[in-house]
Amino acid sequence: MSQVAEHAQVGMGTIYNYFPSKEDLIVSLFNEINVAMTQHILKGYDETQPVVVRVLYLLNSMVRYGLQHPREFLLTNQLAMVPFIHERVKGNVKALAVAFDQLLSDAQEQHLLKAMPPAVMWVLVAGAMNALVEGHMTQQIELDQATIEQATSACWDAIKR
Amino acid sequence: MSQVAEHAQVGMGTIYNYFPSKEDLIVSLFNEINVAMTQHILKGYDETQPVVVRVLYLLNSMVRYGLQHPREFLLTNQLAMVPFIHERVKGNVKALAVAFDQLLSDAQEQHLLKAMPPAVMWVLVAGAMNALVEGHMTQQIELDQATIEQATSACWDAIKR
Amino acid sequence: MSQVAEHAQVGMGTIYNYFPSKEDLIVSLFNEINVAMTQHILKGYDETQPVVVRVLYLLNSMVRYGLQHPREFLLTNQLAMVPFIHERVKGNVKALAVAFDQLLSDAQEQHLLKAMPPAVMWVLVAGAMNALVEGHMTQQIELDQATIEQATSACWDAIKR
Amino acid sequence: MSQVAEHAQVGMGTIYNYFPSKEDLIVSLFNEINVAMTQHILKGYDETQPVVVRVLYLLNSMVRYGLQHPREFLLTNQLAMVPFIHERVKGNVKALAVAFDQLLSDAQEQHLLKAMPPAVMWVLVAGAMNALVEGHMTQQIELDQATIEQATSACWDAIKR
DNA sequence: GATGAATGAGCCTTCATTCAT
DNA sequence: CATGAATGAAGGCTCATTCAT
Repeated sequence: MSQVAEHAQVGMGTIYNYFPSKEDLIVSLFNEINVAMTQHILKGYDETQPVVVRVLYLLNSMVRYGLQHPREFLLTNQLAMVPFIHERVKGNVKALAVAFDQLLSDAQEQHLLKAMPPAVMWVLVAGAMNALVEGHMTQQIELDQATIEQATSACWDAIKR
Repeated sequence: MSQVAEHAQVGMGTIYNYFPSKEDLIVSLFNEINVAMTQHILKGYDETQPVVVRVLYLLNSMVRYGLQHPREFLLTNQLAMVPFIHERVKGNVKALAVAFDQLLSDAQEQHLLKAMPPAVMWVLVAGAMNALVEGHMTQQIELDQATIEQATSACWDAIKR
Repeated sequence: MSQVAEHAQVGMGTIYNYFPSKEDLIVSLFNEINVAMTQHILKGYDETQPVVVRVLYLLNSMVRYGLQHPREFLLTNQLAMVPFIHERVKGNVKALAVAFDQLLSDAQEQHLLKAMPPAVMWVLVAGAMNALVEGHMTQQIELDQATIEQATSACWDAIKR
Repeated sequence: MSQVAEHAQVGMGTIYNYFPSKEDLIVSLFNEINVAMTQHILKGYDETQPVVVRVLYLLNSMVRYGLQHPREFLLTNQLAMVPFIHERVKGNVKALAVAFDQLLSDAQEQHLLKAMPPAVMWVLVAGAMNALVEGHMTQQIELDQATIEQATSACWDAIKR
């Protein structure tokens, strides 16, 4: 906390005027990052486009966000696995998941997708995209634009009928 | 460490007769779990089977391991993102990744897969499977046998030509 | 450290706001005592007096300091033999030794002293004076004013031509 | 204690068959070294020689012991200042001091020495000799044979009438 | 509302001592 | 008698939190 205060050019006690505890600070940070990430990913998203285009666009956006904001990306991914985050975040960060669910549900009604719960499809492709970025960060794989497009395309193949 | 000692019904100092430090204890635990996990997943794996069967078998095994050993699954996933683990584990836990890479390379030579680096394909499907189990644990999705098979099958669709 | 904090009527952590580590605390204490001791011993020292008077004055002062500040005396003597003190104190505590060396060098030029390195003479008389105080503290000898004067006079006989 | 056992090629518990505690071990070691040191110093000591010769002989022996057995020398000097040693050593290590006291008392009866308590004289010269060796060990002074003889001679001047 | 020195529970680690074999 | 794995009190140090200014 002292390092946070120092970085913020603020007295230690001031933090506690805005956040009751370190945990609350972290939860707020987590939410803030998720909101920003969602906005970033949905920017330029055109609902009038065909389903394929929209899915590929979102997946691409997710990867690009991870590459452009590595700190935020790693932080949210790590925090997402910490128990007290689950208990306190409720449903306000799932905006992206909800948007995707909606998109997938629509697509499914048009018989473009497999007969799988949309939530499962979202989990699969989101997990694949996250792993892609992590693999790049830990130097396990090279991630150029061509590879990204191959990967997102593969994800589409995974869920398309 | 005191909680570990208490849980092990052992004096605090006894731990230090077997592990030089807390970090060494954790690295050892991490390696032990990974060895056991790899053995569990490769059990019953038949290299004489067709590629599709083998891929689906491994993916299924991965998911089942996660479901049957939630604590180990969560622990390794969390530890895998901690810096000092990366620095000290080197390459001994990648047995599974290597096996998969080999399988995918073979399959690729038979023109069964997309023209994508095997490492990327591994990252994608492993990430998807991990996310599947995590989604189940965080109650985001229901994960019955049918869903698992749909998911693994979708992964195959993602990488197959 | 907890005992130090308790004695200082202060929380444990407070100490670490002023000293980075236990070792730093001890080095600081050592230096502080040495500065105070040097001031105490040099108080009233008159450089215009004849050499004999000055030498006897300093030796007397050293003994009196030891008798009046037994804790500080014992502590510095013990600490002076601890390795990490040597490595970190450098030359700032040798003010007294330097002053004495200067005095002895001057006296030597006047052919009042033996042809011995001043450093050796300083070591001899300082060692004798320290042993005198220690002998008193460990009850090996009685140390009244008469004995002190006999002892300092004997030291002068040791080094005078 | 484990290092002591290892160095002695003995099991840890074995030590406790011979010494009830670490403190007892140290006290025994202290006594043993002092006995050996006394023997070493008194070796070749000829009571039939004149007082001057005997005194100079003993002082020289003390210095040579320190130079030849630096570890033992430093250990006893350090231990001599630790409280629990004082309380437990009683009078058995003062053999050397007693011998010297006797010599000095004899000499005093012959009016060769100053009218000072023999114990005080012993403390002075022993302290000076110890400091001489310590000064050599801490590199404060150079200690060749000539310097040693100058120093012992100076000590004699300090106590002789 | 801002500050940051003070706080002390809790952490990892050591090591003299014990005791079952 | 010898052994050495087991023990746990004690040590130095950290850091989230408080509160007097």
